[in-house]
Amino acid sequence: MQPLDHFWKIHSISLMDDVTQDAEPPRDFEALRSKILARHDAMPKRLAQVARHALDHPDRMALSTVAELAEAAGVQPSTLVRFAQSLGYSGFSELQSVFRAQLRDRWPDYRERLARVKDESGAEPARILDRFIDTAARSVADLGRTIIPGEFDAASALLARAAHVYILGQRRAFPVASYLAYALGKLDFPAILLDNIGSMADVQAGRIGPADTLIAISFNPYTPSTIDLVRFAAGRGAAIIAITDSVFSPVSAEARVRLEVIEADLGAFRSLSATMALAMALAIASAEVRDAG
Amino acid sequence: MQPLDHFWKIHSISLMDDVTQDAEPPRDFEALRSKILARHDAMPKRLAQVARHALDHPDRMALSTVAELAEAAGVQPSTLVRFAQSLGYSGFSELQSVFRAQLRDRWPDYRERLARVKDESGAEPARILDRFIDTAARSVADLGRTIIPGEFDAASALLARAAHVYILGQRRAFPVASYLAYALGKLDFPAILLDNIGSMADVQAGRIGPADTLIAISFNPYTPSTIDLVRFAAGRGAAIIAITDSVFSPVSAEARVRLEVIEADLGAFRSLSATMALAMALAIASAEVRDAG
DNA sequence: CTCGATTCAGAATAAATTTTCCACTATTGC
DNA sequence: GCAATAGTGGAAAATTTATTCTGAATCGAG
Repeated sequence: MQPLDHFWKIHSISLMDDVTQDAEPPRDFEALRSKILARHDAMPKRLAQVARHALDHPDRMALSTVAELAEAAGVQPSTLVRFAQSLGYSGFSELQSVFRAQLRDRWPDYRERLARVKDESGAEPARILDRFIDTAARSVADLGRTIIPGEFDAASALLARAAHVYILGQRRAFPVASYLAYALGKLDFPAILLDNIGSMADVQAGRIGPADTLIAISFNPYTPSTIDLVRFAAGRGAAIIAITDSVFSPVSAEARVRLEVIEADLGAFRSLSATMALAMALAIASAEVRDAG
Repeated sequence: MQPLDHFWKIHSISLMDDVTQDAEPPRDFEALRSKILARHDAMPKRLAQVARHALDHPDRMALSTVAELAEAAGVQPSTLVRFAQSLGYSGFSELQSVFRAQLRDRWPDYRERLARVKDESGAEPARILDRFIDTAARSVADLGRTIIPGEFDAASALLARAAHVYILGQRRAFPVASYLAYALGKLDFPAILLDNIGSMADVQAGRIGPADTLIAISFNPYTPSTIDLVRFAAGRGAAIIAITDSVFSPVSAEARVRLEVIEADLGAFRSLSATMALAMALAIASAEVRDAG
């Protein structure tokens, strides 16, 4: 009976103190939003003013200081603090963290789906899966922001008119390389996978030339032999398309076109989901460019 | 002549003071990004470290405090300030405001992109990328529904106690297999990739036995040699974990555990994003199970 | 109207974050 | 190999920012 009793006690206090105190402030944005909406009409004038401003400009709520927001909303700084406290937070900062989390994590359509996935999480290993799904989905969605359309177009054009397409990726990047080799081969591109079997990558790439394009996939920590081979290819006049996780990759320096993929990481591990999506898109876009022109 | 004169003056000051002072720090993100990139190589070690972290995690730069970022980048708080000043800003706060503005403004652009995905189906390369992002993200999110938690748990348990883990995947499934081999190897599992080099998969799997587990990845159209090898392993008493796109896969019949991945397809092509996410989650979940028990 | 309670603005205080400073270390040019 | 110079880490100082507090204003009930 303890918990229930506790609940009712809190509830009655909450009614007595009107909207001044609350036991459990919302931790996610949607809950916060509905709570503000529900209370808005019962709020004192200035607090209502803040409430309105908060929902109208969530970005500013996440990024601005109390003073700036107070000015923008036409109230005193202290009003912001009281607003936060009236929702049950300890202060403005705690409220703001909810807006910030929202700004970091928001992405369209999939939010609801993922929330549902989260709720249903049961046993231990399955929870790990859920977290990976979450991370991978975010990485994929982020692709749209990190890839510069012009660069992607340029990469497709380079591939479409290449005499040969050489593909290089070692260790963690190898799965991507092998997939590209498969997809490009299927699409009838002259694709050559530099798999370094028998340490013969240099031999495999021996005849690379100015009419050719090399797709180099490389992630931190960068494999030295990948960098060497990229320099070799660049020296022979081949165009380089770099797929990396950072613009500071040594491979980027030599590249004609740079495609940066930021995979969200979970602990020490990074998925390849976003990179695979990019690889596939690149293969098909190149085929379309080639067949159109 | 005024502007040119001005330029040279700035330039000479800049050379004299090395990278310590600048007249006009970038006010928009793109300019800042290129400036950091251009200077990165000439920067002192710690500043370069900060530069890298800044471009690799722009969101954190926008939302975190100096202390948090310093910790994440592995430097002292003061280094962040010096970094900002070396770019011409008065301090860190001024630099951060550029990152914040970027975070605020990127949103409409993204929404526009997705809207474009939905109605248009043109062949422009960047548009193809958008559609793939959409498709891949959906596939990944769907994983949470198609994978049965119990099966995933069972797979983790099988891997955790396997004497050897054999991994088999050909053609389109090969990238997944090679990634699993990499990840499991890194996690200190006794992983053996049956890559079928020189058509020697049967030799590679020759010593498989009842204490071993075989992960078989297979998609329609199923590669006959994969099916043969799975039957061989099953005959020798090995446990089979099947990762497939359909429960009717011939590989499923022999399997102890079945993990079904339904990749949303775009035209005739299917991405591997969801499968890669599953592979990674499986590897790490298995490691957790092993280390817990 | 007037009492009582609630809400508010602004100053005062407290907390946090940023910035500066300086001794020490590494690097570079001679 | 040795100065001179530049870079670094750590902690103290300064600044910014959030929070609390108090008296005044407003509102509503009787």
